[in-house]
Amino acid sequence: MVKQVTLTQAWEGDTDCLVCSMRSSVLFSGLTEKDFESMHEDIEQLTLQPGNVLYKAGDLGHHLFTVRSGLLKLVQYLPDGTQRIVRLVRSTDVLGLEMMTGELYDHDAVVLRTTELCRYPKDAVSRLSQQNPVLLKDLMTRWQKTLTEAESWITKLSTGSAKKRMANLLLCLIEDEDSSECFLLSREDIGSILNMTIETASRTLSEFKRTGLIKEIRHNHFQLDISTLKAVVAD
Amino acid sequence: MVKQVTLTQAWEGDTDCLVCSMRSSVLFSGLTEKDFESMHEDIEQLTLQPGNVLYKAGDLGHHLFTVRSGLLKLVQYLPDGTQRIVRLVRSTDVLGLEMMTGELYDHDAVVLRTTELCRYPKDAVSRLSQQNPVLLKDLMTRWQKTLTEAESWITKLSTGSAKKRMANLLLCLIEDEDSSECFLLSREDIGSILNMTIETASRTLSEFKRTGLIKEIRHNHFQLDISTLKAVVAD
DNA sequence: CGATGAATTGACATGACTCAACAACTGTGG
DNA sequence: CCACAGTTGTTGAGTCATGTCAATTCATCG
Repeated sequence: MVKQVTLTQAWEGDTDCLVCSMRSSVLFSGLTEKDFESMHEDIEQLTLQPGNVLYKAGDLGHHLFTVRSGLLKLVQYLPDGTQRIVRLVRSTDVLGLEMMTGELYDHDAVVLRTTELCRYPKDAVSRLSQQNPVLLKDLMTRWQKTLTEAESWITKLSTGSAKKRMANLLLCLIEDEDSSECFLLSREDIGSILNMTIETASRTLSEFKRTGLIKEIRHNHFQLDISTLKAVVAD
Repeated sequence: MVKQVTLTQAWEGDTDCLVCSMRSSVLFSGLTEKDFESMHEDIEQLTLQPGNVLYKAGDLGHHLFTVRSGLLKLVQYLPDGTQRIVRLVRSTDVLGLEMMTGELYDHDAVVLRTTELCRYPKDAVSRLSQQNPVLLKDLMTRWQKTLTEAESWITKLSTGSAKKRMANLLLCLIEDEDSSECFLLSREDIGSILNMTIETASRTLSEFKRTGLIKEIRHNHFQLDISTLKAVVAD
């Protein structure tokens, strides 16, 4: 069960967007210096801790966010009360894009690992996007990317046997392209991503450990045998 | 197995967009009459038959489409060769939106029922969207809607027992808001939507028939007991 | 330490898959 | 119109994967 912490109003203004190391990879790479001047006083940043809830499904919202570092889950609830994680949001991802076309957030956004966020008023983004075609294109690309990933979530994490889904998840969780290491989530979150019980998640991981597909370097930190995992997926 | 029919170049020009009965519900409701004049000679329409393939994943494309009537499936392939249907596209839906930000189609688009389409050159849409903020907003809304539906596909059609997923699919397939009737797809397509074998699909439907959840009016045409189906989902 | 919650493991039940037989429907040619 | 073949859908029996419930170990933190 996730603790729900009410957010203290701890957003900090005075961000220095022009020197942000993420500018090139984040949504606003197309902004001119002038654009930034007009906007950057509206931008605030914040650090959140695991368990914190950024917003809840149905909340009225006026901001979208970019993730500078960390990890969040987006959760939706089923008619029978169970929860399903429909997206993971990581460094350079955008969050709350639904604010550009609506008023209410679609998910619970819950922090899984210490997370640094930037927050943008939707009106400012909306205004700028109508002036700046590059930002506009970025927004569209962002939407399309999110959609493609949602479909990949369907094919990779919701299709096939428990073993295949788990192998796909492990491959998705690799932080660093070059490396082959990843941190795992709680068994409960894994279950809620892969549509399986925590026992099946645990058993599947144990089997992967036994057969050498993964090696536990530190607690919940694994080294993956990538090529063999890919073989499991393609089998 | 789906027959793959090469499309004859049968697109018809000379569409009459201004009087199109779908204008208000389709993507281009925000266009002025002047916009339409500049564009409507680029718009073509076509009718396709079940089994026809509109485009394939990886195809280079220059058009997006709106569906006037009918039904298509969007299919993706898994590393192990199995196929999964990730979206159904129906009347008033837009198809090939990925052309606005890329060059290649993301899916196989296969016709399930006789389908009438309109086809728009992506360059024309791109140009118009930069001049007309209403169209722009429509495009964004469309993306967001597609994304929301993809996530609903995850929660409703990829989560829970075979029975629940099937009940959700039936509720999704109702054509007409007021009515409680729906046409079913082939067992193979159902399996490829719900991640189950055709045998399980068939058995689940048989059980629904036996217990009165659905009644077969005509071949593959069913009357649904909506409230009981919803109870199955929420159980 | 001891207390708490998370993860693992075992035994068992059950849901879903596999393989196989058969039935229903479709289209073709005689 | 019928006979036939090919396809699609249904049903049954047995197996395997996953869920359920319970007991135990492990990790974390006061």
